[in-house]
Amino acid sequence: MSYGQLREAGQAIKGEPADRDAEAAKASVEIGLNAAIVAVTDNEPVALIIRNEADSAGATDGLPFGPFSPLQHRTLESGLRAWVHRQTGLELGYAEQLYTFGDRGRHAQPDDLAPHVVSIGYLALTQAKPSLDMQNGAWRSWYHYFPWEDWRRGRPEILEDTIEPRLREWAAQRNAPAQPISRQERARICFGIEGAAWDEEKVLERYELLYEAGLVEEAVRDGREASRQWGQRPRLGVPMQFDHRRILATAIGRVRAKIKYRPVIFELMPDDFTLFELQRTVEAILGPHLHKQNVRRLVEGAGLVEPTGEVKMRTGGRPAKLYRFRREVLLERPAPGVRVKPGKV
Amino acid sequence: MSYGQLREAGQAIKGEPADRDAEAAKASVEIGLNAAIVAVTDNEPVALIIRNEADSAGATDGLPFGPFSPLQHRTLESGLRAWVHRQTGLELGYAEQLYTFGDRGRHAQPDDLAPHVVSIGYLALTQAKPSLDMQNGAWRSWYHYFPWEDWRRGRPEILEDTIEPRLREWAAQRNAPAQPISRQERARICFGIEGAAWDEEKVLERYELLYEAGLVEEAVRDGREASRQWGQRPRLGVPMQFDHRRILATAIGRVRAKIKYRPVIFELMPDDFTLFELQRTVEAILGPHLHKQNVRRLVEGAGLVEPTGEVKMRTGGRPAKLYRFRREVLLERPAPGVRVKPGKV
DNA sequence: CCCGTTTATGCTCAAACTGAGCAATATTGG
DNA sequence: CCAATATTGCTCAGTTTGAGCATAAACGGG
Repeated sequence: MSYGQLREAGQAIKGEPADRDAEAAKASVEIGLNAAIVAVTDNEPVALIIRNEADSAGATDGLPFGPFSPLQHRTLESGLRAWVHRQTGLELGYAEQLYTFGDRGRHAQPDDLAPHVVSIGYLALTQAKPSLDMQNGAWRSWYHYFPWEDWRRGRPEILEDTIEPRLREWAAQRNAPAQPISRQERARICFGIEGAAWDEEKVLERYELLYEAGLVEEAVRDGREASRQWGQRPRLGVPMQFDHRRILATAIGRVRAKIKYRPVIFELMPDDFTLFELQRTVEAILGPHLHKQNVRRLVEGAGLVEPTGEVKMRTGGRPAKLYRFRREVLLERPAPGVRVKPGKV
Repeated sequence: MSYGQLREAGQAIKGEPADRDAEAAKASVEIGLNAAIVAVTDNEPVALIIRNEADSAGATDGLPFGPFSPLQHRTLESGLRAWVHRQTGLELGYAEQLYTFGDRGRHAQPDDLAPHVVSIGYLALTQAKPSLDMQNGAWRSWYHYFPWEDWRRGRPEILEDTIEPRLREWAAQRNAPAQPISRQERARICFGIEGAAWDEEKVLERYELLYEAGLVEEAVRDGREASRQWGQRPRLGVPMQFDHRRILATAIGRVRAKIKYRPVIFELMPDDFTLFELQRTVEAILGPHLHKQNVRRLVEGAGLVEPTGEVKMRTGGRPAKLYRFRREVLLERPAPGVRVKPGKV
């Protein structure tokens, strides 16, 4: 029994003619594969960005992407790897699927006859090889696109200066009482206002709230109603083409969550590293500073690393032992990760 | 700038003709929306199953599903809800996206000209309303499809009796040394053989290993090479149509992981419940028995529930206080969940 | 060559959390 | 009224966590 037959069978249940839906199902759907490729260079978390100069409104940043062609690519992931390689010259290592976005009107389309695009977002982790020939690709700090996510030097000022007052206005506007949870409450939870805790993993929730409030350029571009009510054009963070900033937000949230329970942080590290370098990498991703001695205890205690026997001189102080990732942990523990929590310097 | 234009621009980078790929991209792709709808009745975790009698090889079980029609459905999720409602009469409450499966050859297709189907799997949680008019849908225990996942009465015998010996044979076969990790090691980690810990969340990994080893019927049906080497046709668990068992496996793994850090367990509970009923529901999902007094301490201590003031009589012993879910926790804590760990009875 | 500075590394300790068991309480069914 | 059965409250040792103090090993300037 084929898929098509079964589809019609499913419709026949309700006794409706199968034709209408069969027709609708044939409406053209394209699948876009998008890669958020993340690395850390000089304690800066970066993503691989494609600059599209040809845009009429000036250059637009975007992620490497391309359509999925089932005839060419055996799997979604192999299709993604092919596109990334073609556009950036990069051979991906670790990659995982993030989310599939399919909302209509999410990114502007000239007309409804254009093929509807469903975007499958992927997260890839790699070491930033700065010497790489990347055509029009470049590594760019992800805090460029999400300045409010950068807590490495304490609470970012943009929150108090811009985001909080704007969100207060938005919450005060027409607070639809039908909503299960008020605009104000949502803003409080997402952005840690009024004593609520800042959850570094809620990157997507924060971006989507700003989108909904019309405070990011993509909302204006997509013609959201909310955004028309603002006199001044908002520009929180650098915008990206299509729904790429949304995908990048998903990627950041996922990395931040995942390093806590899977040893993916080592995908971002060179083979040999000092424990402090490891800590700085984690801090670059998560934001807050960690307690150095406890990081050491946790990482060593969990058997995640082993000393290489070498030391790194010229650290500015006592030489630091070099370590390498113990791949065997994957065979020993069900969910090893860098279970670190923020603490005093 | 439209998607199509940009696609061609991307290809132009390498100076290749855009036509070939543009053609390939037009190869028909259909998006299937699949719902793993989970509930717990009488301490049995169940999924909503559609029986397809019309199949030539006898009845086949499947999940509710249908194609995504962008012209009819504003979002993927609304499309899913529409299909589920049509096929089962059920109005979904909580739903979240699981994963998008797109492998070619994953489910049998008559020929390569048939549209390639990309399946987007969703997880939905609900209370099982047994009185529901569900046409040809029915609630069925998920352990029916995954007997090796049922640890409620200790380690299931099927592991020792069938799975372990079969996997040993498979591992011994031709152990491609090129693999980054040996078949034996993979089997050990996935199935907790030789003292390795059983990780209840690795449901998908286990199913995929059995598929790869040709030990589930879907592997035979899809014409996997590995499975042809077995004289006897394996039948571990009840098979499902297409890649639905894979989606259900993903769903089970996700629920098991998620109840530990998000209060989704309450989607499965009635409004009022006793703490022991809550515990039994968690146990039904996770498998192992929990320490009753500690569950109480954790759940109450985390502020997840509040007493209604009522009690439930006829428990077989002392009456039990009734509780309700405190929705406010969502506003208070970043990641509340039932952080329970297995323990002695 | 010595000494202050800087970073790495080792160790301690109180507070909080966990796993597990004991005990008392409140119904139900004889 | 008693035995059986659950619920509920409490204790306690072992472990984990957050945080600080102390020592070790390099570097650079005088």
